[in-house]
Amino acid sequence: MQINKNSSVIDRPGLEARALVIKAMAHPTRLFIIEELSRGKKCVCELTEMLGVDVSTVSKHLSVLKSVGIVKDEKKGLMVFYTLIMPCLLPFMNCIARVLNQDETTSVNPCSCNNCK
Amino acid sequence: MQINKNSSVIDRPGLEARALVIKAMAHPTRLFIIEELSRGKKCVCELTEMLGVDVSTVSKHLSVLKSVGIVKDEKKGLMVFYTLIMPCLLPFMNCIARVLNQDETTSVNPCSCNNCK
DNA sequence: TTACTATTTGCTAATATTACCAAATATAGA
DNA sequence: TCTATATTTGGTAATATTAGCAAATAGTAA
Repeated sequence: MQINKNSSVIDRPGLEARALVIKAMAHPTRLFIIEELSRGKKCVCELTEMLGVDVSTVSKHLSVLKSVGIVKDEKKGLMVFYTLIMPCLLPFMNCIARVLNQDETTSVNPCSCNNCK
Repeated sequence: MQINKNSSVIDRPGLEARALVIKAMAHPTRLFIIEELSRGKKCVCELTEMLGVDVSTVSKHLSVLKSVGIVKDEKKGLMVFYTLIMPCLLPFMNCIARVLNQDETTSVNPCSCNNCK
């Protein structure tokens, strides 16, 4: 996403930057990666095997996460290990998961997850 | 986004559903709307005036947020008021904002926002 | 009824995202 | 050096998202 793509976009400070971080999370494969990395660092090859998609696809997803500061990478020999460096994403994902598990009433009743109380 | 678009997508339970909620947030205009609604319900016309974009654009952003259960709507006369029903999104957004405000070191150092501690 | 206002919906062009293949790069070991 | 492995990068086709216009819908009031 481009920053300030045109003048009609509201530019409340940090809005576009925050949207970039959230957009980086907004893909099932990248959510999976975030969850896996929350259990500890993993190399690209491990994630690729778990995901069952092309390694170049995994690499690009990781670069999206890295570009917004959600993960960092670290080279060891031939392998590159990725680490989650923004763990505050996890309680948020759990909150969403709890809300979604409330079956059919989810979309009309106020959120009742722990964070929302 | 389609659910289970093909067989190579990992189907850890709830992954796609969570991605849909996060994707609904992943736009500067919708983040703005979420922030504004966190201060209280607002009608489409109020949001439209604040945003300075076409009312149909605002209406469509609101329908994205509604479809995943982030907001609910309520008709009063000619006007439709929207209410935030998933306030647990706010601490998450604050966390991201704090991380982003840590200037140039953000993308290489572990998150140190309150949630991540 | 007609007129007016608020909102939603249908449509379209512009833009962005995605997955994969193929090629490039980087590192290790023989 | 040559070979093999791990990862990234470039390119491309398919798909998805977006904004705004125009038209449709819904509610109010004369």
